[in-house]
Amino acid sequence: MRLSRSFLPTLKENPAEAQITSHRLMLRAGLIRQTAAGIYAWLPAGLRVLRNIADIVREEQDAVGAQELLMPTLQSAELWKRSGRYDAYGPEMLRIRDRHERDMLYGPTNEEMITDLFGQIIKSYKELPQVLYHIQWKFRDEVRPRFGVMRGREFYMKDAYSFDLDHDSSVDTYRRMMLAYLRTFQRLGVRAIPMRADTGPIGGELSHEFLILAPTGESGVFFDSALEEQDWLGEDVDIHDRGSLEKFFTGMTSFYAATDEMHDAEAWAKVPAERQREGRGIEVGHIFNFGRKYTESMDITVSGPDGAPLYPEMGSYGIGVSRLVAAIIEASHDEGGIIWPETVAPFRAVIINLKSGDSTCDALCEKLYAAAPEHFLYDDRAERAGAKFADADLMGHPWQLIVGPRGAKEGKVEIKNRRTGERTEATPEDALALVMKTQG
RNA sequence: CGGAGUGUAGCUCAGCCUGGUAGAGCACUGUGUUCGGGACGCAGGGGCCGGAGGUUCGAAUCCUCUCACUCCGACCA
Repeated sequence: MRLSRSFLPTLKENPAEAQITSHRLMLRAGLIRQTAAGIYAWLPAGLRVLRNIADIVREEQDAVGAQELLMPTLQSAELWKRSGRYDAYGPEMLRIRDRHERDMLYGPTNEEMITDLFGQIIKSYKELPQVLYHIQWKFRDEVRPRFGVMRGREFYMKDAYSFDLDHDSSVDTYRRMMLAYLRTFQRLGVRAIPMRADTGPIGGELSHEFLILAPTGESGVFFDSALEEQDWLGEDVDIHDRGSLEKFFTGMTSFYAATDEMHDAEAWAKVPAERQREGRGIEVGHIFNFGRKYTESMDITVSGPDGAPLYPEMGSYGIGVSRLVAAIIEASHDEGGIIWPETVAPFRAVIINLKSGDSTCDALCEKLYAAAPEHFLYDDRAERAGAKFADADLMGHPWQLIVGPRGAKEGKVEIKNRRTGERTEATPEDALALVMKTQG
């Protein structure tokens, strides 16, 4: 994309309403604009990030056998009356009435709908297990939305729902999903630490939440640093083998990790002091195994081997995709702006033309840009160098390909790494090769 | 939902107390000089001062109501 033609409004000053870093940077880097309290429009660069995150989430869900579908944002109140949650949910649920005076709602979650769909379609134990997910906008009418998309009212979320024949099988599913989550966050370029969670009103015995470390996090966290060092992508787990899943899971959960409300000082003391990590975390994912709560309340069964009806065992698994955009920024920025992990960055690199109008510079930039226009942002504006550098740092492109009159004369490009600040000179070919090859 | 604030140019804000021709910086347009980390000059464009009522000869300014947004608390992916 050519910056001179783009809908990418960077701001030099901090908008007054933004308090936390990620909110400020998202507004300043032209990723979002607020349209109502807790509701945001995603501008082109922000949308690219949102999609990049969703794509990685999708790939890792697919990799553990989950099937994607898409359920609507608007739901009938009837469904929720069947589960009893229509009355239980409270004012966080946005209730709407259509022209026929039917009670509708903008979905805050989809357990009822997926369970109903499942019941309509799946009739036999032979068809289990099923893991279904979608990535969709949801709405919770928070009393006090704040911190930009970190705690907006409308948010984009992946939620998966699993149906298993028995408890043991549902635990396998839970563990597979745990692995998928660890791999997802690793690919996103952040470390999300899984912590035993209070199962709360959803109930059930197995629940973990995933927190990204950031000083602005809402929860205090305590964990063993070994959890930061694991390579989950390289971990060899046979997801179809119960023993292999169990080995992975017990290995992973052997490391201490807890939020402040679940903290156990005695267990904590057993973690070697040099591996004790304390900080704050932002919740970006949550997985639950909650058994037959919905299948029983909504009376959804499948036929068992003996023909008798059985209530499947369920789990649900959420990732806050839009929240992740903000959480990644909280975890990865400096005074100059955002530092995008390469896998989620809106553009792989920015090409900075330090002297637009100079034929040598223009030609070299055009040549670089033509190599992969869909991955590059080309700063072809008639701005001064300082403004271009500042915007490039603000927007956080992993690489900056800097083309100035000095280097261009010799056919050289300067490459700056946004994260390290390191600069090197290279031929255009080498620069392109470097930028195009590095990705997670 | 309790408490506290703020609404004036695209953004950051002054002006309001003490009523009298709507301002600054940045951004934008034109132009010239500049040109490797957010330059400078000159000339411009841009506002129903959130909205509605009221007081007054006269309201951005005072009063009432209303809407929106923000912050603190309780709540939360």
